[in-house]
Amino acid sequence: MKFATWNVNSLAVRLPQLLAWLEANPVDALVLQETKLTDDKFPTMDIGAAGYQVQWFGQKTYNGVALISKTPATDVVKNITGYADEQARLIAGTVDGVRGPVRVIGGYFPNGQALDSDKFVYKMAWLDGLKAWLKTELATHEKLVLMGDFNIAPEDRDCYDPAAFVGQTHTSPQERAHFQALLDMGLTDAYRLFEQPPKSYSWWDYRMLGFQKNKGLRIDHILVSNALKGSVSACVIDRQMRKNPQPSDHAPVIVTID
DNA sequence: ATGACGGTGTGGCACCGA
Repeated sequence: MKFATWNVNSLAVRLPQLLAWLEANPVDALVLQETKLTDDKFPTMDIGAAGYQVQWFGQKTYNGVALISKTPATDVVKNITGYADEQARLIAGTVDGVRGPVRVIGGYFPNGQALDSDKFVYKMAWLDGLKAWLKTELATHEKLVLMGDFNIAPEDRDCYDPAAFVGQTHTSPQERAHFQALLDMGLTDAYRLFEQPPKSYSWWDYRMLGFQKNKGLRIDHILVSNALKGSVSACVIDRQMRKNPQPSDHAPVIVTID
């Protein structure tokens, strides 16, 4: 089985790349973030023609998520149950896996902007809400993958210049404590199950030749539950996608589970 | 130090992202 996550930074712009990527990477499920489309504009037909099922949940201009899958997703949830949110940031569904159903959750975690901003307060509240809801999800779904743009670099090695980020978002102790809390609930960062190239990132700033200089962050993650952990055989970041003309600023992350 | 790049909107620049 393969599961993947990709922040497309506008699906309207990235649709051709998405379809080409799906053709080259036949995944069981892919979650998208930052579709930036209202639901009426979602390209359902194109994705269906590519042989995939899709669930989507968007809004105007910002945010927006989708769950693309080989088998139809069931028990679909949009946003965090129990956490009232005006922003479209999460979608979950159950898909067929090789050894039974797998719960797939895709999230576009809040950015936070600055540690002293209202947006950071929102980020912390959203993470609290996620944690509370995830407790019941884990209790009812043994095999679960939590994927998405977490907007958190869990360790210093996930940031191109940790010293420069002190006092900023994405690397703060508060955000990292939330990431650790997810691990403590019985989830594992699939990427770190394997030896990986040093300075591995999943996002690079469009500005100042961020990608060319490999000034990036590893903020897109795939966490797997204990029931899946032992079957994970690979986890990679598809850096090639960042080399495309008109790339997203994020690269897809893919996990393989036997 | 600053702003830089890319996307969206009902625009002629402002905003947001990370």
